[in-house]
Amino acid sequence: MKLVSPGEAAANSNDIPAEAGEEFVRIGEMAKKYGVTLRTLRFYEDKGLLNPKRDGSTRLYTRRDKARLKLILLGRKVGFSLRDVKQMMDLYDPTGSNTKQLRLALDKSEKQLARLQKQRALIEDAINELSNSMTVVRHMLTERAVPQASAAG
Amino acid sequence: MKLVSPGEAAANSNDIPAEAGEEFVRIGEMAKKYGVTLRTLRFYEDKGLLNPKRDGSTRLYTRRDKARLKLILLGRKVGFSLRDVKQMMDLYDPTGSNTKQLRLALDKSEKQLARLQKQRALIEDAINELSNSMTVVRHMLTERAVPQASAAG
DNA sequence: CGCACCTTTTACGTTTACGTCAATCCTATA
DNA sequence: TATAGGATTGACGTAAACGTAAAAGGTGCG
Repeated sequence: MKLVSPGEAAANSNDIPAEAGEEFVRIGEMAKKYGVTLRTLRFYEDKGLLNPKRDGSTRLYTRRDKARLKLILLGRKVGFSLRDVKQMMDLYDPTGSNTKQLRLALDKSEKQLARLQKQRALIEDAINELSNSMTVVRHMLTERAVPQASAAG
Repeated sequence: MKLVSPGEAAANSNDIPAEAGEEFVRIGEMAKKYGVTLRTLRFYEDKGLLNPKRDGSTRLYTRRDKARLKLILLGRKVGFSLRDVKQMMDLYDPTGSNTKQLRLALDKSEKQLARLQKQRALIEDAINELSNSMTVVRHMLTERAVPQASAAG
């Protein structure tokens, strides 16, 4: 099963990348490098977000994959779904101006920004309501003599 | 199947509750009144959060159920899980001071408040990152001449 | 009487992003 | 060669809160 063997130099994880030519990393190293699990990397691949090369059956990630993973993680961080991320990535064309991609990204971003702001408002609402409730409960706890308050039965 | 028939007065939904004695409402009215679906009410019952009386197989909700539902909805609004809500409600004892219940509620509330604040921070982070990205993308769109930026392949 | 409307129970489906085995395989190292 | 450490695919599990469909029973009204 070993017809091709690129980057044979780096055998185990903690080898010094040292020189250039350290093009490929395996899944374990990739995972550590970006703080994700192996499962996650395979999952992203399954969803068409990553496309590492193979040495037989072993996945080999290049810096292209790293760039993509970075984008995925950024996308996740700002709240995009993986589907959104994929949709945007799929539009990437190395030979063009990527105007369509950028427009789509901007469009989705605007919507996502709106969602985030709405969420923030909801959370602030919740914080306020919860704080109020806590105040009430604290009073109920200190002034022991509240037969019928707003508590349930 | 109709041995008991309390509150016979209000047959269909939009009847005027009018006088007192309108103790029981059926699921449809209850749902409209609180803006939830029938499914939700049954689901809450299934989870032990509600316990309407029955006329045969028909659910009859009293103001006790309404009070509980209000609490459930408040709990959900501030981000508690139904399990949390149930746990707190289960501690209610109409004959006691409910100190334990109140303490538990306060304890959970503090933790939830912390979670909410953390969430808010995350969201604000996301908003900032997203805003930055949008600025970048906008620049890329206006200055048509960016061969290799941080886009993926 | 028949239709429209409400209600019931049962139970599988949905969504998202992985977690957690399980069974195998390959490889470097002592 | 035995053993430990990675890696592979496959597939079910999880969490939350219902949605939705199916099949059927009860009820008032015209």
